[in-house]
Amino acid sequence: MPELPEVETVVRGLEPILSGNLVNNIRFYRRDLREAIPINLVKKVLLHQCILNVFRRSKYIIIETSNGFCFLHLGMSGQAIFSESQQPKLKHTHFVFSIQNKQDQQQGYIHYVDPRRFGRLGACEGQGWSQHQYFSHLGVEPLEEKDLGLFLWKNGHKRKGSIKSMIMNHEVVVGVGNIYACESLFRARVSPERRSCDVEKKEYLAIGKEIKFVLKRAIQAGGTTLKDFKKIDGSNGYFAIKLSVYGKEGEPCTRCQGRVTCIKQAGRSTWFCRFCQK
DNA sequence: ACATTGACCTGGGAGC
DNA sequence: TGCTCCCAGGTCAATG
Repeated sequence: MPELPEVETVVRGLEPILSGNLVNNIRFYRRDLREAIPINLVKKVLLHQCILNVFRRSKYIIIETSNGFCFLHLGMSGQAIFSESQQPKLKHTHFVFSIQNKQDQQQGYIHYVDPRRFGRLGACEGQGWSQHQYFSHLGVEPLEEKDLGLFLWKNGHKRKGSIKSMIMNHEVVVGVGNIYACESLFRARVSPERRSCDVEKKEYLAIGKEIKFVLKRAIQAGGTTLKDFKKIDGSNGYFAIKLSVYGKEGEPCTRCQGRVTCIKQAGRSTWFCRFCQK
């Protein structure tokens, strides 16, 4: 399930395959993912255009051409897989981009596979990609915010909702999903049940620091490998990421004598240690 | 204005 | 073995 580090890993895999090259065909096997794909617009932006850049904003992969921008979100189960064959090999392959290498004219293919179809594919013409509805309401990039903790404190000290739902709120800060929210709160020793307005400034500073730490470490490791995540070449992310609390209900805390608890918050599971997260 | 909940979707695991 | 039920989670509309 891709969070920011996983998407960053996919972007870094796609960039050398796409940049400077040409999309000379797109084959769609489904017209809808989470919502209807604007097929004509995607074709208009991508087809027969040189790809200028591939980058990430939030959990979106953004492909830039001279006509505009194409946006791909992997949802929960999406994978972008490079293949030398156009023919879909996996069930739930929804579209295939044909890529022509400008240097040697070789063909390659990017297969988009997404069993749960929570992904999205969109596009816009022209330069104003950040005005697109996918992006206009998004908060800051955690790794680009110089003092993330201070920023979170400024945003959070009046909020009455839980600190966990605040750091997962992408209108505040993007890219922090359930795994990294649980892990960064554990490292910062702050209980996910605390109201944002009750969290002290110094704790916000710790939370900001730990969000950056877990995201950076996960990117270095190629994304956490969980159920569905595969890198662009189909390999798993490395197993270098040791999760401390996520999915560890009943297991001993790695830091104290407590055991990891699982609760429900806003319909989602939250794992934490009641003894050392205050 | 802010906070919470439910719908979307499928595969996989648990329980019977 | 085979069936049903439930859960995972990012996003956003609907509701409180």
